[in-house]
Amino acid sequence: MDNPATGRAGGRVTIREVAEHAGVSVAAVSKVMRDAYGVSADMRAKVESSIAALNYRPSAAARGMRGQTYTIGVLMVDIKNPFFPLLLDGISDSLAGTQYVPLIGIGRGQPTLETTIVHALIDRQVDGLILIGQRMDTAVVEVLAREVPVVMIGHHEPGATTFDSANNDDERGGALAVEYLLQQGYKRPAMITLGKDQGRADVSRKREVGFTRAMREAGFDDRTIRIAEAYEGIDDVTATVRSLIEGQEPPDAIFGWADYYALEVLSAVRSLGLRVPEDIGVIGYDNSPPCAFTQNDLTSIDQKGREIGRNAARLLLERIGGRMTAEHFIASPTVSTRGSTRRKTK
Amino acid sequence: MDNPATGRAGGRVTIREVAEHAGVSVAAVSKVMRDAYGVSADMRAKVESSIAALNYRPSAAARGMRGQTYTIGVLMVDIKNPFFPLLLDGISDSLAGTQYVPLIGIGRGQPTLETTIVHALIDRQVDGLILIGQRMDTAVVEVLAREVPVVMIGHHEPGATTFDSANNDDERGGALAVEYLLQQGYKRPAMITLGKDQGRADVSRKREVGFTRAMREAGFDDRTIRIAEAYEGIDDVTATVRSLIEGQEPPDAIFGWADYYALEVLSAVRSLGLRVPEDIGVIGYDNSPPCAFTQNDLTSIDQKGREIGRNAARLLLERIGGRMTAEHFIASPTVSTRGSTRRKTK
DNA sequence: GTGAAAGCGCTAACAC
DNA sequence: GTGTTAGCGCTTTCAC
Repeated sequence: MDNPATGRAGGRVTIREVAEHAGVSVAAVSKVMRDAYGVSADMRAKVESSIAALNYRPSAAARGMRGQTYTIGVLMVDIKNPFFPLLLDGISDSLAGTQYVPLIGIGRGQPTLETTIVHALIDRQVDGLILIGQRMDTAVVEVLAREVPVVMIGHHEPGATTFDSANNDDERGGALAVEYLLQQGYKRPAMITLGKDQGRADVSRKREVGFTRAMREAGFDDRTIRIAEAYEGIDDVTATVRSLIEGQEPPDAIFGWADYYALEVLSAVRSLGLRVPEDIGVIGYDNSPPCAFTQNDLTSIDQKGREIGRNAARLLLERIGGRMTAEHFIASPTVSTRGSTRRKTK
Repeated sequence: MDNPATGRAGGRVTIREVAEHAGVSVAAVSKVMRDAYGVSADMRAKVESSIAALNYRPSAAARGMRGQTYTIGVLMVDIKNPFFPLLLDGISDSLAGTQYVPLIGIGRGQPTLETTIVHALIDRQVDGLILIGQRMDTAVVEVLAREVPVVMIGHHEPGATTFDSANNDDERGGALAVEYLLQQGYKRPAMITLGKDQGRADVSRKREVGFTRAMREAGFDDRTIRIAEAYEGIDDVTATVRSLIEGQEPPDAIFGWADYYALEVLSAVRSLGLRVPEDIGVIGYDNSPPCAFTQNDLTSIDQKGREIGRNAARLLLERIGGRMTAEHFIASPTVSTRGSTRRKTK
């Protein structure tokens, strides 16, 4: 006897059983479930008490065939990057108190896996999709957005009309890093970014643009503006740092395009015997929790992850609710000052 | 015209359309999809080419109403702990090449949220559930396990017959930490663990038992065996470390029950002005990626996360395949030696 | 080996 | 305000 309330073996309680128990029609139960128009207080009370008595939970699969599943699909490129949990916190904040549950797929940095997951999510009839930092072509996303409401995080497309986005001002953030480093007395900042083969991570390009612009404004030129690519991704950061440090005119400060990379930079720099911040300054991007550890003490551009997540979910719910025009949320980055850029000798 | 292949607006390609295109019955298409018995090579070829031509993908929601959804639900207590991605890597390893996709829910350390997510996953007709580090009563899990195959990670229940589990030998791991610290010349190891109010994290208790046993065997007694609880969880580690260090007979080594906590211990200890490993040794548990950073350089008990994940998924697939007896996988922990316990002065 | 048809648990028209 | 009923897209008997 599987279900103590019904005595039925093997199956769950269905809407039909609830209707029988309450002495009403299945349509009435359905309406109560969905807060739909046209139920008397009396009926609502009866139905709700039957739902509670039978411990009824509607099948999302069945609901999905006609209406909504109350599921939000979230595609995260990567679960190891310590920034992403902040976004998820924000998304959860906005979803708390609603019927919606976020279900997450991890792309693990593999484009084919990302596609598989997005399809898997859509096949499961999610009501909306939040895409975090993935690297599909805009055209592909526009096709998706016709099937289901989409909000992108980590991808700037201010002209997009079929989907929304939530980001911070990455160009401004890149410039902020330069301004702050120079102000601290560093003379030759360099930047470490994603390799071009690692896909078109839109935000890293924006940060490069901001970095370059601010460097130019400070009097640097194409020869002295150094942007090194970690071709193989995160595993390649150490080698990239080494070639920078051991090369001609080594930098005295390094801007890592994301904390996840900047923490590797810290590690690489220290294993080369350099002192941070005296010999070399390091600044990251994201202001993720590990920055605050004493052993990292990493200055970082705060892109307001939680705020971005909150707004992404808000925009998605609005889309699901029927909004047809696009909205693009932009948070303002700030500098979170810590020890990794505190130069003693000016 | 939404779908270029069909010209139908607004909807997806259905099994009926594939059947018409291939000139066969819907039953035939269904059989091909599921590799079921009773299809000729000829028919299979026709159907498969129609599937490809129409770019057909079956609706998981509809499939779920009668058969399988080919979805594995994963409940993770927390996404911030850097150990969990290793488990996920292992799970993905085992699922690669199958039709199954893992969909993840994050409990964020909130028991009510965990329950909500497990229900949400079951309501969405997942074919199986992997529960990572959650803290439900065994009785509750046994009820779940009657509805759907369940594998638990981070919860020891060797006598459980209704669900499987995959773990490492946490008692052995706890003892290993002590043995290694003493061997390195440390004289007064202490342990930092979860507060009891933080729920019954089974693995932390096991590690305490191993720690205590090894300490006893080394001649310590109840007065000198120190296990401090971070009552409020991760945010409370710094305060706990401080009270340990500033108290009577401070320890000269600290064993953090998980890297996630041990990294906080490192931070706290250093912010108190102590040198690691000279003044105090620190050892963690999990051997998660951040241990390898030069600035952390954290010795850790390796519980073989990826191996655990791989086996958890393997066990789950076997259960889904029909195995009715329980299996409990146990990995053997080892010490990953790094700088945080390398004492110069013996 | 193949296909017709019932039905999974819901939602939404529509009739009352 | 309430109930009846036709599907949603599949899987699965069960005839043929």
